[in-house]
Amino acid sequence: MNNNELICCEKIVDKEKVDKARKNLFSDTVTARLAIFFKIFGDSTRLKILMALNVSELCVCDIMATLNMKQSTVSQQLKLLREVKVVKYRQEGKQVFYSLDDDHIHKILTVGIEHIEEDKYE
Amino acid sequence: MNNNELICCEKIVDKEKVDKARKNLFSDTVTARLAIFFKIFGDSTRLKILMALNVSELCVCDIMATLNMKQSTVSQQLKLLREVKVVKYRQEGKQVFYSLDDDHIHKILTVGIEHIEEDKYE
DNA sequence: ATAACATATCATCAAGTAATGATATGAAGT
DNA sequence: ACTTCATATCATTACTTGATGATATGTTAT
Repeated sequence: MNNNELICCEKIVDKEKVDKARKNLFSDTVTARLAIFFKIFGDSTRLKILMALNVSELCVCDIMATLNMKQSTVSQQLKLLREVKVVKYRQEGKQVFYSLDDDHIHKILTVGIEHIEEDKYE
Repeated sequence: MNNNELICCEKIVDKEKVDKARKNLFSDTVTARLAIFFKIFGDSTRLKILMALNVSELCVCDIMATLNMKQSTVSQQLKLLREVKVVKYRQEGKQVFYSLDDDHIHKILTVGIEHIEEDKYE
């Protein structure tokens, strides 16, 4: 698990660059957490839920209605979204209202859109 | 595939919110492309490659050395990174040098880091 | 032409994950 | 207490994907 140790495989072309690149890596733990975080945005269903919540807080039932999805599907994905703290929720009687947890989510979506819009012409 | 048509399942709690949320959704096509784009960041191996390239352009061999990974693994992931235009490359003799395609990647990584650093205390 | 090398692609397999129906939990009304 | 309703969780299944060894492509040097 020590990724600062240089156990190399083949010939290195530019040792200096390799050393610098190695120093710039995050630890395996941080990298793994980042991957888990980003993975959340890598699914259409979850993206749609986030886009819906980007407008306003919604209860599970209204998320289902907005996206025309089954209850268990929505709940499953909300669970994942909760786990990485991308959404928060509050209970009000029988209903549970979900909303985006912070504005990083908005930022991330924006950067993603910018990126894919650049090759609109294709 | 028409996600603007309201085919609903159960009772809607707040019709106005649901309508607004529906209008804010992207098309299925855009959503799918976004998901494909973000999925790229949802894997530790690819994240490490991107972190390495964040420092400087590297040839495949030096990426292998930096991350201590097999050649086919690196090449496979580079292929995916190319497909979503997150990296670009240039050939120089036998070597192929990869680099980040634009600064959205840097921005995205930064936002991700900010997000996970917020709950460092856990 | 051929040998050596860097990289890409392919095929396989194991592991992960999304959708879904069924079931469980827990709140509000009767 | 019982019913209804909203949401959560569980188990199953089908699909996706990452790692890997083997092979192919293409470049340079001999």
